[in-house]
Order: sequence, then C-alpha cells, then structure tokens
Amino acid sequence: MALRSEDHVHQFEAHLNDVIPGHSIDCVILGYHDNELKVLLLRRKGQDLWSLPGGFIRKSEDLDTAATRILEERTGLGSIFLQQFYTFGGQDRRSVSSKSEIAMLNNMLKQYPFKEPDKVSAFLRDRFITTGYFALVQLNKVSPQPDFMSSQCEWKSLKALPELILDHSHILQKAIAHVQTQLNYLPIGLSLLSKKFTMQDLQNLYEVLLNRSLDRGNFQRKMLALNILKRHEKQLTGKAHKAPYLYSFDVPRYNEKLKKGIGFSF
Amino acid sequence: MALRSEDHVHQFEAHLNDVIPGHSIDCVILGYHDNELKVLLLRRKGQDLWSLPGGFIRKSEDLDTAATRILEERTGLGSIFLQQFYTFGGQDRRSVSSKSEIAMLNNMLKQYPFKEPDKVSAFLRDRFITTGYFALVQLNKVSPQPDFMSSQCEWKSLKALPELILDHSHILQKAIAHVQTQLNYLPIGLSLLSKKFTMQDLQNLYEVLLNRSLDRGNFQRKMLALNILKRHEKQLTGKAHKAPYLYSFDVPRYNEKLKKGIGFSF
DNA sequence: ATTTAATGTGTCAGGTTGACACAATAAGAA
DNA sequence: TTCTTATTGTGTCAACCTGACACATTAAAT
Repeated sequence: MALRSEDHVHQFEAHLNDVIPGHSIDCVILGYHDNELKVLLLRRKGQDLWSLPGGFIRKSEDLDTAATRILEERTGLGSIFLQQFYTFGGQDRRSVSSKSEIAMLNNMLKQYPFKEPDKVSAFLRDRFITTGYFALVQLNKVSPQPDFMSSQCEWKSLKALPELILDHSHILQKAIAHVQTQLNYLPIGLSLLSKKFTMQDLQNLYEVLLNRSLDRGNFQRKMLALNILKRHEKQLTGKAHKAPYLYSFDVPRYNEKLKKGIGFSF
Repeated sequence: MALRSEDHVHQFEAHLNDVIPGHSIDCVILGYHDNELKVLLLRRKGQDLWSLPGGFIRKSEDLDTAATRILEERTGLGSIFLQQFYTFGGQDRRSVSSKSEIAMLNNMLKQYPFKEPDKVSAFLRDRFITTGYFALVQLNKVSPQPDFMSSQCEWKSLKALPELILDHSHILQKAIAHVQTQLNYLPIGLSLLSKKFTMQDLQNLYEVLLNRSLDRGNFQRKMLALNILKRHEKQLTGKAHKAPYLYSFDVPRYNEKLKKGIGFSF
C-alpha cells in the first residue's frame, strides 16, 4: 500500500486500526531468471537496509487470506502458489527498536497527515510474531510495488543479497531450506518457468535448486517418462544448429503427478 | 497451571496480564504404548469436549520457549523433542463464542477470586491465532496435569478420539501428517520407545506410523546395518522359547545418522 | 530332548541411479 | 548441396536398493 495522497494515508491508518496487533506476515517471493533464483525485497526508506514484503492480518481475515492479499499488493498477482512454512517468534522481534530508529520512524510519520501518529508509531514499534509464507512466481509477470515503509521493490539474486533487517535473512534461509526439502512436492517448474521453456531451462532450474549438476540424458529420459510435458513448435534461434524444442506442462497431469512427487530422488 | 488456591488464581491472572493477546500455542504430545499412538488431551470443565494442551506466550518469551514451558506444565517433562509444525489462523478461531459458552465461562470465572474477571473473560473470548507444536515423549515418563480450563488430562488413542474443540482435530491431523512425511528425520525410536526395547517393538512402531506392515528380515537387516543399536542382555520372558534381545540406541551415532535420515525409503 | 519363537542370512527378480557413449536430427553457413 | 554444430533420443553397464520368501540356527522353558 504505497501512500501517495492524503486518502492513502487515511486508508493506511484505518487499516492499522482494523488489524491484529503483534502479528505479521512476511513473504519470501521467489522467482527464476538468467539461471538464478531471485527474491523480491523492499528497501527501507532512508536506509540501506532491505526487508521481505510483509503486512498485517485484518481482524476479519484468515491468515492465508492475508498472505494472499499482501502478495497481491506487492506483485499485482493473484492466484499464485503460496504456502506457509514457519512462524518466527523471537522475543526481540521489533522492527523499530533503537532510539535512532524510533526517531526516524516518528519523523517519517510526521511527514504524513496521520490522525493519531503516536498510535501508529506505537503499533509499529511493538514486538511482532511473524508467520512466513513463500511464493513461487514467474518473474516477468510481476510489477513490484513498494509499500509505505519502503522506497524500492526489487528482485535480488540469492547469490548477492543485501543486508536485511531483523531476522529476515534467517527467515529467507529457512524458506529456501524448506523449498529444497519439499522440492518433489512443489510445482517448481510450473510456477517458476514461463509458459514455454526448453528442456535445458527445466534442467537448469533443478540444478540451481538442488545446487548440483545433473546428467542430461537421464534427466530428459525421466522427465519425458512422467508424461507431463507437451511439446511445441520449435522456436528458431538464428544460430547455426538445431534449435531446442519448446515444452509446456500438461497442467492436469502435472498436478496429478505432483501428489506423488515430481523429481524422483535425483 | 491448575488453580487450587487463591494464590494460584492470582498467579494465573498475573500471567494473563504478562502475555501476548491474540496468540496461543497448542501442543500435540504424542506417545506410544500397546502398539498404538496416543495423544495427550485435556477435558474441558463441565463439558464432554476435549482439547489439545495449550497456552500463551509471555511478552518476554520466545515462541519456542513458551512451547517448552507449556509442555513442561502439562507433562512435568523438560528436554523433550519438540518442534513447531504449523500456524493456524482461521478468522473464526475463538475458543468461546456462542452465548451459552460465554455464559458458562463467565460463570466459571465467578467461582474464582479474580480481581478483574471481565478482563480475563474478554481475553479468553478473543480470536486467537495459534501455533502448533508437536512433541514425542515416552508415555510412561509423563505425569499429566490438567490446566485451569480442564478437569482431566489423559492419553487417548488416535484410533478412538473423542470430540475436540474448535479446529483441534484439524491441528492434530496436520501434526500426524507432518510426522509421517518427516519420519526419516525425526528421532522416532529414541523419543517414543523406552530406553530398552526389542526389535519387534521398533518394527511395530514404524508399522504403526507408516500404517503398513514391513518384512521382518529386511527391517532387521537394515536397522542393524545402521550401526546405531546397542544390544543388551536378554530379559527372560518366562515363556517356553528363546527370548528376544533387548536393544537401546547409541545416542551419538543415532543423532549422526538422523541428519541424513533414518528409515530408508521402506 | 522337545517345543517354540527369535534370529541371522541367503537368494532372486525387479527397479533405480549415475556415468558414459553414440547415432540421428535439423538450422544455418559455406 | 554440403558442412558445422548443438540438440535430442537411446543404449548399456555396474552398483545398489527393495520386497518377498526361504531356511537353518539359537536358546528358554518344559
């Protein structure tokens, strides 16, 4: 919820009044591009610190519903693969705690026409238990939107992460570990790749996630044997050799196989 | 925290004032006896409804610490295997919601010397997000202790569960499913069996958890090959045949193997 | 010595894995 | 048309695991 007008500020304030105090949601939104895993991060206004996209739970909202809403607010995307993975409850989880940070927050709040800035400040300074969700999205479909506390919203490579606030890098780690152990039961390919892809794309995605290389022949054989791929017309690459086939998933069959696990024991 | 005296009541009231509102913990405490999985349940005072042992998080307490404390309050056991598995945030999670239930609660509260019974009532009637933990314990080591809201604390077989409050049967289901999928990475044998056990005990435990029978020869071969068992003197059974060996775990080796998973793919 | 259950081991068919090899294919260049 | 090159489909093989079954050995109590 970016605040660009007085209306937005009042809307945000009303939102805080309608929300459960002391509990938040943080989303680890993962995408895949250029043979790399990326995560969507927000940059804190006036600081060189980044955070996971997060938000609060409305009093009339289920936890999952809130996570879906927050994801949509940051990415513009609905109906995305989203799953809860862990709840973090360290006693010291306050996003704003040092005197200088409190001053910075209060200062920032003054720049906006809040009706009760002190109340907003107190709310944001509280200890929060946060529930982590992770999402798998097609990178190119996302339109990143910063929120009230943030000045930028960007994809960052997992290989070169900036400094994160609080325990957010721990949350991120835990999400990645969770994805890795659950690999065979997550719609990795379907969620992270664009609609059409080559067999190499698919293999490379698995190699990045598993952090090891796989034998091409065996990978191909096994993927085709699953019977979840549709082959399409080749796309000409303009290069002097045979162009790779393009595939897409047969979604019903994909979901059917997913129940029993896709990916073997590699 | 059973309330047997005025002191206990005031202690409980002070506890509620020192605790995060709107967030609770529920524990699925699992034990194994007579070739059956059992779960520790509490019976609501004045009702034929049961609940999972639960509690609240102190403002100065980590989530995990609170779970450990609650587990200890109900079982008398410390240093037990305990792990978070999921957080439940349905919008309608109120343990006391219908008019008759509210009346029953207020009535019960009046029987105790609370300083601010209305406040206590309001606290308990709120919507709660709850984080589920599961524990694996040696059944015979536990001394079940009912809490303030409950009249009994008992082991119940998973095969014959009584009616549970709220979404507690859903929470229980989710815990069991989690245990089953994580089987190879959990200290099943070490936590659930008593110190010494026979190979049959161990096999039976796995059969119950996996819900299918296993081949004795293969099971034995594989377990012994792991090199995590110590064999002891046989215990004479008084029956007219060879008595089974007793085993215990070589704990350091057990934990070492556990990292890579104990249990193969069965 | 006999009975009985517990225990250790062998085997076999079927399946998977990882590693490597090789021939067929097709797009563009010469 | 022929050549170059990367893609693609398949084959093989040794190593290993699985499930199912078999069988001989061991030892406690009678």
